[in-house]
Amino acid sequence: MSHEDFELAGFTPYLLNQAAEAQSLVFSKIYKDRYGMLRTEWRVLFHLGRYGEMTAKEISQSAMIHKTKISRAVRDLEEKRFLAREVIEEDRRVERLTLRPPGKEAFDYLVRAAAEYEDQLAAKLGQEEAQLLKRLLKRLG
Amino acid sequence: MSHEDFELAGFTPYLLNQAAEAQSLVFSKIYKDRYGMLRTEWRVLFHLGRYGEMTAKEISQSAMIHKTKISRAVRDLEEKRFLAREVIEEDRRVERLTLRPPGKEAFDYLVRAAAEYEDQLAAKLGQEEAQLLKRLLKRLG
DNA sequence: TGTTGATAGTTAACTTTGTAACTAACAAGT
DNA sequence: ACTTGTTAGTTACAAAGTTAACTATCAACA
Repeated sequence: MSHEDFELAGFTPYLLNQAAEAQSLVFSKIYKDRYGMLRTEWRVLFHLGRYGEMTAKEISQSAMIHKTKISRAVRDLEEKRFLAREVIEEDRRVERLTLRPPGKEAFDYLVRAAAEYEDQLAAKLGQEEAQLLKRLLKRLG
Repeated sequence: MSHEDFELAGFTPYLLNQAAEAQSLVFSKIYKDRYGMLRTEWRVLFHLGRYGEMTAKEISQSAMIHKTKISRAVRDLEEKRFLAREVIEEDRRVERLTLRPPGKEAFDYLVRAAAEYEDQLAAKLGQEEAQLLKRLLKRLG
């Protein structure tokens, strides 16, 4: 391929970034406007809502997010009264994190919004293509 | 869809982000390690290499990048001696940006690397699927 | 018990990004 | 010439993200 033919619009990493940014904007607006949350906070909230009590490290491993980001997200979610921390007796370095009622409510709302979002996307792309896209993306992650 | 069924791994914005991050890492490593460039710098360099001389505003519009990011990328590329700025006489607010030889070399190298990268991706996903992925991503950007 | 090494989580220093205000130059109408 | 409004690009400050170093706790073993 010669230089004259190479287009950013045909370069997959570029397209991935553009698509990810555009789509992320749509959904992040929801948790940002409604709860003042950042992306890492949403992911931590999601893990606790979906899987029940977890430690910071477990979330960190499951979500592949660095522990410092988790640490700050947990701090911010605690300030919002969305979660409670409790030191584990067996190992006092570790904290058991659980959602409090306001956190559960936010989780419920956001999961509903996420499902709606996903439905709209499937409607826009078509059921088949939406599934195919996800399969392809999983192979790249 | 009930809350118990909702998985991050099936949520398109999440998959897009993971894929974009993973792929971006592969290619950004190249221009970062070799030239100490950031993503915006690469995109500015690309535009100048691909389309010849442009103003900051033209790049900003074409790449959909905010003018402050462009401004900083241009400054950093100039420090690397990759580009030259020249005030336009007809309108002295505007600068004509052009690549200097080291910038051209970097562009050549990076376009080659990008094309290689794209080839490897196509080989990995299969020609058909790689094309399909790009078409789908364009509909989301 | 005491030392050594590992681990969970936090804090601190630095880099990058985002937003808003600013400067300099132009354009149009008075 | 003289305001008023607009535009190209920069600068300044705040918000986020990254990396490294730190604290407290635990485990293992001499």
